Amino acid sequence: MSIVEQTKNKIIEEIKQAVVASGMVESEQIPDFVLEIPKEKSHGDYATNIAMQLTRIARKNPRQIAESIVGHLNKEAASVSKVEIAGPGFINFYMDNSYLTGVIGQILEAGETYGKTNAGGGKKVQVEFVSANPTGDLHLGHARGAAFGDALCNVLDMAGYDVSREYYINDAGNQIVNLARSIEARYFQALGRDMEMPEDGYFGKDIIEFGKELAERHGDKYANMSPEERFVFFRNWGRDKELEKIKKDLADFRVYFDDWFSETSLYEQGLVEQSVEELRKRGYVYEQDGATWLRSTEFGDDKDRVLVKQDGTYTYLTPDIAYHENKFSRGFEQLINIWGADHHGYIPRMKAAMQCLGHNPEQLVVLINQMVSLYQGGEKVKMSKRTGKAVTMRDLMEEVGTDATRYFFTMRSQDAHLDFDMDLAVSKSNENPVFYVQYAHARICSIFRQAEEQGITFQPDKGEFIRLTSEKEVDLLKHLGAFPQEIAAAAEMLAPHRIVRYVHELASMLHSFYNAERVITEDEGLTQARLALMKAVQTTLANALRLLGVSAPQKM
RNA sequence: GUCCCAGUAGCUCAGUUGGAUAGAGCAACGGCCUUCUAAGCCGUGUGUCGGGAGUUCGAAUCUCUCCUGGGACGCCA
Repeated sequence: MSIVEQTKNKIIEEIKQAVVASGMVESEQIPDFVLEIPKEKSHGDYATNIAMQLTRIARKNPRQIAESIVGHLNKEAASVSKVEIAGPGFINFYMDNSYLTGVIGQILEAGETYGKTNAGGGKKVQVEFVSANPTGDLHLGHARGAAFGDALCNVLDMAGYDVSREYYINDAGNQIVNLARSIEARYFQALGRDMEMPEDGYFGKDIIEFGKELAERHGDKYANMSPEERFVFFRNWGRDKELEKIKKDLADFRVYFDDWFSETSLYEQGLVEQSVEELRKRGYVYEQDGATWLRSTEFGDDKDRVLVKQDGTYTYLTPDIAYHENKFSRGFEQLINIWGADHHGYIPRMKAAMQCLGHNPEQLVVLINQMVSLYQGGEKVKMSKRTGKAVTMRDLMEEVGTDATRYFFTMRSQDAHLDFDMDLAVSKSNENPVFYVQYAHARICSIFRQAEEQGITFQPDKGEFIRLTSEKEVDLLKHLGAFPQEIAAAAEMLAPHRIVRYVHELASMLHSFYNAERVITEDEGLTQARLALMKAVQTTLANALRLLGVSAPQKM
């Protein structure tokens, strides 16, 4: 446990004892209250609202209650130097901040692992994200999902959850048939023969390239095959080709998966059929109009859903039920799916299906990534699936860079629409927030280079840390100490964008300190103490950026 | 028509699960480099928190209702 957390817990403990000692309520009756760091510095280092929370039980006005609590508070035990009552009844605590320097030692010792907690208690969580059909390039929406999902996994991992990252490959449905037909058409076109693209075909430029590639390498070899044989070849070749490209794109985006789960494998193991049978056994399946239905309305869905169509094939839902059942069978306690906004209507039926199979619907959390609008030159960039004119994730990485793209996508809460300003992201100027944070890291690296040039060896001495008492130094120490709890909160709230805010604030404090004080001075002890502080900030910046998938450059 | 998400400064967005005078970046203006990187710092101001009603010591946050924008409502995936 971090020193900051220990100190905070101690204050909470002392408050509770003071409340009981004041004789207002028994310890079991103490209501929920918060001990928070006030926004306003003039409100102390910590503040609590307990007096207001007690008004109803104690039947006194909050200021009187606060007086009574303060009168019974053991200040020494809570390492509090001063207490004030303010506003409607807040109790403000002013701390003896010397304990804060302890965080430096903790950070230097922990290094890359600073920020790690066991808040998640090793809970087995699976996060499924991206899961784009292997039928074309990853686009903007996928990039957002990838950046958000990966950052979320990193945060969960750091907060002590046992995280597994998974990509579901939809390689069994109609879309893969359309892929084969599209490649076939492009191949014949590349050979100079007429063939129309299928109605639901994929019009991306990548498919055109595939056609050319096959025509150049193998000439009319496939044109001479039987249509059936040709279809199978194009289907498998196209799927592998698309997957390879997706994996490459994601790797370049610094996103990796523990498992790539194939839809086809569900069929091969008979799991789809098995799930339908299980649902039938549980009494949630019926036949009507020549189709097989799931009684999903039983669990809050708008209408019942078809599992097996009139033509005997499955709907998209059916293998997906089998897939989720399979996830549970692998022992995951919590499933998190990250879906695009266009799939949100699908959530109730999936949850209903899970309940039909006897699962608690709360074990499945679906996070929706809202739409991304791209702006360039002040205008919204138009996308068209039909013509294949869409900005791909690859385009973004090449034009904007991985660091800026990932930072921008993680910067915002994922359930809000995002306007992505390409001109801003691409600009190498102070308008660009990602540089601001990276620059803080590079600046510290530069200080250490400078120290080395001057023949100073970094030898942190804990005895000197008490000299870090300036306002900027205390700000930094407090913020550094809050990092582990910040990660735990981000994990709990499934909100990695909180880390972006945290790291931006830390960078801001560093820049502010940098302009106010000098690290390398004639005073050896102070120099060492400040170098140690800088090392702690550098480590924390790097750890936070790593969670976001953004690099921490040595130089800029 | 039903459901989901959103509506906060000129723009893009935060808002620590109901707290004190609602914040940040960008944009605007004025200062700061013979000293560790000026991609930086310091200062200046801007709000009917979409409207209305309610809940209470206290509401951007919770409830209801209405308005606006986006999305979803297939035996497509």
